[in-house]
Amino acid sequence: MSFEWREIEEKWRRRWEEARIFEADPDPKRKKCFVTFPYPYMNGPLHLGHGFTACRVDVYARYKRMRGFNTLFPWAWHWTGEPIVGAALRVKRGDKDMIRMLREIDGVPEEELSKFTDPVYMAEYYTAEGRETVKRIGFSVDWRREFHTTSLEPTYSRFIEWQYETLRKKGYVVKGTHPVVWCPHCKSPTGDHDRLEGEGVSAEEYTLLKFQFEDTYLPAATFRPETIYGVTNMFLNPDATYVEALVDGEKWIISKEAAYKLSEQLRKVEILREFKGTELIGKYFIDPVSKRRLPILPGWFVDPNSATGVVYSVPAHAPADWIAIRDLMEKPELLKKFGIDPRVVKEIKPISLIKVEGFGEYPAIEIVEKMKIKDQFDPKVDEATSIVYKKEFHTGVLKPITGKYAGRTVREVKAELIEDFKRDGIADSMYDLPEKVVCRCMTRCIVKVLSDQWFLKYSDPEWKELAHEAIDRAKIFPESARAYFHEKIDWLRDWACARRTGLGTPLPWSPDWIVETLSDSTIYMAFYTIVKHIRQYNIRAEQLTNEVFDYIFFGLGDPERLAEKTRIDIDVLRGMREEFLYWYPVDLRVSAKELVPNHLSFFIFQHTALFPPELWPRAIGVNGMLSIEGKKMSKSKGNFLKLSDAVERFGADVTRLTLLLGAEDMNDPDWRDENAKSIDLRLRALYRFVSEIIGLEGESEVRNIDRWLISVLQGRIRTVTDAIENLKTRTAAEVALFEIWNDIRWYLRRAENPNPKILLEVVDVWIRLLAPFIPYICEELWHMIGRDGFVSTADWPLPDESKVDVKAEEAEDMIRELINDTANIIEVTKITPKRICYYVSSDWKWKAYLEMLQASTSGKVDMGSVMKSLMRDPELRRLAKKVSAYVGKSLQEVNTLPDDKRRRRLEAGEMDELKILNEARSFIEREFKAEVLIFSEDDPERYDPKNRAGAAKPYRPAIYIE
RNA sequence: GCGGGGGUGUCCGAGUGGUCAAAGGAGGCAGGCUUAGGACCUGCUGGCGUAGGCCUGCGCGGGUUCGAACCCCGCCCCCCGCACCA
Repeated sequence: MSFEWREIEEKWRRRWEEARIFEADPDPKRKKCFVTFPYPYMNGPLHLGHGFTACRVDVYARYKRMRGFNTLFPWAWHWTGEPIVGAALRVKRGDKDMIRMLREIDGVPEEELSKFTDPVYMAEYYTAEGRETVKRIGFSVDWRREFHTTSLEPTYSRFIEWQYETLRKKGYVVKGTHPVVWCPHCKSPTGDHDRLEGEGVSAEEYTLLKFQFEDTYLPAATFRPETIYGVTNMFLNPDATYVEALVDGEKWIISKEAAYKLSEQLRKVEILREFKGTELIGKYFIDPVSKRRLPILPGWFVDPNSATGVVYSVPAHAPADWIAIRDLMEKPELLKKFGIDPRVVKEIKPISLIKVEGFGEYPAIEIVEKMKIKDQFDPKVDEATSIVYKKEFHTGVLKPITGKYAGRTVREVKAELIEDFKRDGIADSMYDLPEKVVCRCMTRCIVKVLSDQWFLKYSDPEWKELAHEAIDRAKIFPESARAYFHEKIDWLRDWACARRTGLGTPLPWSPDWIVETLSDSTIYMAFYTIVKHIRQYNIRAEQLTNEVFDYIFFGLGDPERLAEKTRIDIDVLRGMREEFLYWYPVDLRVSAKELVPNHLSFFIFQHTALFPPELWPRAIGVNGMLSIEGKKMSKSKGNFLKLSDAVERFGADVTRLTLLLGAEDMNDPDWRDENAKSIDLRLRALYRFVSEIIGLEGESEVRNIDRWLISVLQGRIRTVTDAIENLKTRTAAEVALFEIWNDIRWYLRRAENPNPKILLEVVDVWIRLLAPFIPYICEELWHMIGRDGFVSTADWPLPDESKVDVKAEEAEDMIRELINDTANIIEVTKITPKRICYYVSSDWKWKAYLEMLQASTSGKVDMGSVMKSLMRDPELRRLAKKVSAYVGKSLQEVNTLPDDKRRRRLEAGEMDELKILNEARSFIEREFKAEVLIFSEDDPERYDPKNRAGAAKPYRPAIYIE
């Protein structure tokens, strides 16, 4: 039998659409469930990563729907931002890489390509393709609520305007300044993707220590201001160009480059004169802390491009400084050129200020010697610096010379010390790049401080507190992600929420700015609840005044007056308010872990800013990042798989299940075509298997094995249900498909004549358990077993305690163990068995065993006390010797039995092993192709030539094979 | 560097103190079906062992415990994020 997935999938997709089963409207009589997937950005097609996360949402939605929840799963498209515009621009310019990527990876047809010069067309194209893909893969979406972002969707734009005006009113949006990596040529921030060199490098704040020099300052840049206590001299590059400049009114000596940089950092810089470093070499400056007079020495290693180009020297703790001084000591002729008396350098004594384990007085000197560093141009200098720095920062304790900071670690005092120094006027700061960054246009980048930026005040401690609380109130899947959220909430600084370019919604109070993409996507789930009405009643953006949104989302104002003013029907207005209140809060939002520090945290922050706690998100799922064939997905590396291609090649159910079986929690799933192929075969086999077993004929009598199957099924139902509740979608899918399948296979192997009623019951449950994962084939199977309606809306099975039969399960375990043991013996002895004899335990062993088990529930059992209590039983007393031998052999087993197993065995009580084995006899005979005889160990008539019977233990019959 | 996650058998991957030689899947092997099969079905799948046992084993090295894949300490390695960007 062979069939096409596509046929089945199209059939059921059509029927679902016709029956509108995924359209959800408020129904006060039913509990609701509102799940969301972060709308995907439409600068390209949906890929398998989207598919993975959305599958998890869909499984949850489908499960909740089957549990009777009125379930809403809406979908929308994110158009906000720069990349779509950038991509269109690249097409317009005829960028070959871009066009090749569109053609080969995105699969854009030739006749469409020319239209991609228009960013809006591009977004529309991918949206249309995405919509079809989402439908084909079978996500249970209510399409009446679909929308996209930006001013091209005026009602959404109005929503964002309202959101930002409200945030601003509440003080969460403020104006400020911000340092960015900046290309002076392009006159714009240089993001990672716009760089030729310096990926990942960002602005760092250097502390400037202002050493006095005549009537000016030499602001030396450092990350280690605490080392000022060990300063011995200054280094300037004699060949570099320095300037004397007024910086905010103070006279500074800095490199020429530094002057330019400072002028871009909101400093007022006025250059007074230019000169070479040489000019100052040999002169003296004053250390503002100790007031000592120290020399300025030549240092060719000093880079005028790095910060101020002024470096102070701490030879005890900075390897580079020590080497530079040593170089000068060894080459007095260099000093002579600058007219410096070599004694000046000879007399420099390193000053130790940090005590650090593993080093003596002068860590820098020690490491330079240890690493055998030649001179200041040796590349090993950086490594040495980093080693000393790390060690001193983490474990270094400041010495008495540091005054009030003495006795504490560097790590502890750093921030405080900088603050103190700044207050005392001896320190300042500037931004710079720790490594060279070069723009695509070949220009070297600097740090610019942008002013007039609009920020979301995520740094606000009170707001952070609310966000923490929201996380504490929510369910977080997996639980381990909770700490991650808390960490990231603390770490977040103010977020520049507006940009100059790209698609989006203009800031209402400053329309030359556009609300930035991560900032217009934080509470839009609320928009899903009303966009239905907006469409249905053709409500225009102008009608959606701030008062209207205040009413819908906050319940403020008088709806009658509003209706009059906006000419929105009063019932529609009320309907929107009710619909919002019905669906909110969001019951589950799922995304990949990369979005925790930004989108998901923003989502939390803004909900706490705008809504009361009862409307904060109830649960957040976080999952891993999908890779393809073991490699990170990347368009530029050609390692990219469109979701639509996977569905096209493998079908919706196969794609879904392959993704879902890939991983759960924060583990990263890996898509492999091989896996998809084997899932394809599996699902075809499933179809066949179900159609075969529902046609089986057999006994209607209910035997132990029948009770076993029904009983273990209850456990499977519980496992799958609990797993989905906790978004453990992989576990759920694995148990639902493979474990239940194996249960049925064991049943078929065991039962000579399977009971059709039992099988139908099991299959009925099985299909329902599988439906959230592979809905299409399940609809087909549901139909095949004669059920009406959709499995998608059938009742979710729940475990029936009355069908749990611990005794039947324990009996079956015992038989499996016995078969394993038997097989083991046969393998070892290499005999071909003709006859297998089993001897089951006598009643007194059971009595003793159960009593031991009971005793072990309240702690470890020891020989003495257990024997004492057993001997109170007259029957056991008569067999004292045998009992004590048996107890001795069983004690350890009883004591190490896991609690769960102990409970189950106590609940099962004494097993009628004779009956159980007799019922399984023909099965065992079939398995071993031998005659099977079963006796009680104390049966005087038993056949027992090797006297094995005595070895029988409860759950472990003795075996004799010949 | 900081923060988060992780290293398990041939591979993927579950497992967080005894049920663990370790679920499930893939691959491999054997048998069945078949004209044949890379299709399907069934079973087996660390090593050793002439009686249900023993040995080795869960990144590396120590430790705690009657008992450790699981707890503690130290080390090595991999993945993700680190801000104006989706």
